[in-house]
Amino acid sequence: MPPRQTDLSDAELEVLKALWDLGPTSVRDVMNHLHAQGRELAYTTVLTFLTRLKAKKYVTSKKSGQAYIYKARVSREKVTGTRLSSLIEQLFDGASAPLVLHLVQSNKLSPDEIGELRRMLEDLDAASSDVEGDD
Amino acid sequence: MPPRQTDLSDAELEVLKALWDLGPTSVRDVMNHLHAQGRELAYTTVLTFLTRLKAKKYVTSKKSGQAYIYKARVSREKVTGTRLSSLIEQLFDGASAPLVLHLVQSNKLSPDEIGELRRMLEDLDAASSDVEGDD
DNA sequence: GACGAGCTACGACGGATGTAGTAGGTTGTC
DNA sequence: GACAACCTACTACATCCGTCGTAGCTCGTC
Repeated sequence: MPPRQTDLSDAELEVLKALWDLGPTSVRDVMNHLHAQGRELAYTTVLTFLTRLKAKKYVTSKKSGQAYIYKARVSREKVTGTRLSSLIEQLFDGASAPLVLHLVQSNKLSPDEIGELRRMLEDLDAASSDVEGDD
Repeated sequence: MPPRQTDLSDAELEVLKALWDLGPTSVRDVMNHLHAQGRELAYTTVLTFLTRLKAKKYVTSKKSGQAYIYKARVSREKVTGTRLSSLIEQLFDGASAPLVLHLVQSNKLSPDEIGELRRMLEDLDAASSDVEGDD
């Protein structure tokens, strides 16, 4: 089977992120936003990505005066989740836990973050009132 | 700047994973392993990937009889870490915590995994004997 | 109503990727 | 010593990706 062409490429994701940051906006604004982040892309390059994103159904556009206003059609969370799942699939054959373990063990989390994580887990535990007795 | 060409592509990663699973081995064995996983690639395709992996310094090879034996030069952990970091950079601008939160909140972790995670965190806490009193 | 500033559409181009075929060398076997 | 089996090297090729350039339309301004 031919390679997938509905996936977001890295550059496309960058542009989509700009759209998430800015909300519905024009090519020029997206470009400026990117420039502000040190990403120097030509106007037409940004246009190309936006066009491809539209073709891939990640954004919609509607004409407003002379120019088009582009709007993200997918949420940051959705895309994040999808990408994450792909990576987990690819790296850990679908199991999330090893990833978290990896993160925790590689000291990528600060003490504060660890604290927050623990609190979150406690909440989860409380919410589901789950018992574990396999000690 | 031109796109990076030292990066692992998805297909290359698959082959590398086979090498991690099998240890140093031949093209044919890698192919068979892939086939066993339902990944039907032609012998020469596998060869191509192995060759590219060699060019990118991810594997080494040495002749053994008529054929070459390929061996991973990079550890699974290393590659995993790198890929993960890229994703975190890309999705969360470098912060790991949101990723974990995302994982936990999106119910991608089973109760068992949550339990394990909590245990791990307790161990961490015990190890550093950290205190938190900002309740 | 001609000019310039913007904007979009479309084509382009080199490099990466996924996938494989073919040519040609090596070698065990009859 | 010819043949089949197997191996590698090289080439190929369509598509994707990152990046733009150019052409042509539109609209405000003098």
